[in-house]
Amino acid sequence: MRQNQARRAALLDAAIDVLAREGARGLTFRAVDAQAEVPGGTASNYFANRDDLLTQAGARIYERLEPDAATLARSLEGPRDRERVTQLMHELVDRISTYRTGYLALLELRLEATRRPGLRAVLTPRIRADIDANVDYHLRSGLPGDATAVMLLYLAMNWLIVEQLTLPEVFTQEQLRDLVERAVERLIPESDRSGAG
Amino acid sequence: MRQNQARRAALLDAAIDVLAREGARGLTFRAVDAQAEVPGGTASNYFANRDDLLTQAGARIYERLEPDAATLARSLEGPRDRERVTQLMHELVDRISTYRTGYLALLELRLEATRRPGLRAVLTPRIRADIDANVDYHLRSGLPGDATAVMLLYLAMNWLIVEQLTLPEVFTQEQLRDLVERAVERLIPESDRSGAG
DNA sequence: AACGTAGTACTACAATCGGAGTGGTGTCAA
DNA sequence: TTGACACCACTCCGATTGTAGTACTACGTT
Repeated sequence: MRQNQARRAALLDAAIDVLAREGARGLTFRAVDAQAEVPGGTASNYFANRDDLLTQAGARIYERLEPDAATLARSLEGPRDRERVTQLMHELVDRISTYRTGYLALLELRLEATRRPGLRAVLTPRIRADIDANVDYHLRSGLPGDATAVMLLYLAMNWLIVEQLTLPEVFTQEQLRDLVERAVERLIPESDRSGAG
Repeated sequence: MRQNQARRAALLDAAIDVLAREGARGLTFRAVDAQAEVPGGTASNYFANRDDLLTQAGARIYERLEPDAATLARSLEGPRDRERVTQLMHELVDRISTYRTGYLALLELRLEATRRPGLRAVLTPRIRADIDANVDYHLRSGLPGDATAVMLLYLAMNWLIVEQLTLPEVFTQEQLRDLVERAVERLIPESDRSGAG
């Protein structure tokens, strides 16, 4: 078992790309080798088996999605009104095209988690922490909308993303933007005069 | 190419089960044969190739999900108030456990559609028609809530279902019910005194 | 400066496995 | 008798895995 951490990370990044492109079942050692452009057999030397690879990839995805938290920090800079929420939601949805492989890989992993308890055990706390962080962040930032509103926005935006990722022709770009705006319109109060600090 | 339609349908049903259990990539002729409990090689005789099988399975899923439309017809029987909407949403979410394989197979197909234009072409109009039917149905039934509200409910409920199907431990049953109720609470007006008729 | 060692990159190989497709035979019904 | 189909068995093929063996690099020692 090789110990080169940089190479291991590169292999995991390659694995995430493979996941998005080929699906969970297409994630083979060889495919990872090819994607990472390393000699065949390398992935075999770094991961004990497929389960090991899947699980580590599941953990790795979040390491790469967390930098969005830095972007999220920027969200504090603007005003704290409903329009700002709309803008943030637009940015979230737009981010799909940038991180497309990440989102798709995560979906693949979710489905694979159906069959792999070990993977499920890794993903469940991560997702829950992500949700909690989102809600906490929103509330503490002073943006309008309570925890319930944030949760419902989270649900709606997530499916919107799935729809866009998997069957982009179901909604036009206009419908997409419209749905985002109406979601905020309906779920977030016009301004937060009561709880703002 | 065999013509026995009953057997073909049985093979497609088996294919849907395989999809849910093994994922899109695990859908092989042999696996379908095994699931359908027919001799090996049978599926080969009924479908030209994997693409053919996938596409037909994608179409077949909707044949089996449509009977829900019959169930949906029953939804007209109750009162036309917000509480009724809540009840219908609960029923929708509860239906997951009954049709689990169907929902999972559909998710797998969505991801596979990412890679197969032919499958995408089959799924896109189906999904769109399904959404439109839902909205139309809701509006014509006289239940409270406009098209936007129905759409947003649709988005939120769909992701709730994904969450429950793939990582059931993220939300407890109570949280799940709570989210359904709050979604209706926030998105559907308390009663529809204006547009009913 | 020469040497030894450890860890790793790389190559190549051998074995395995799963799956696809097809030809042949028996059966049933028209 | 003929045609379609169920069933069975067999062969060919490609992909994948795991590993053995070799070369390289860095580092520490003398």
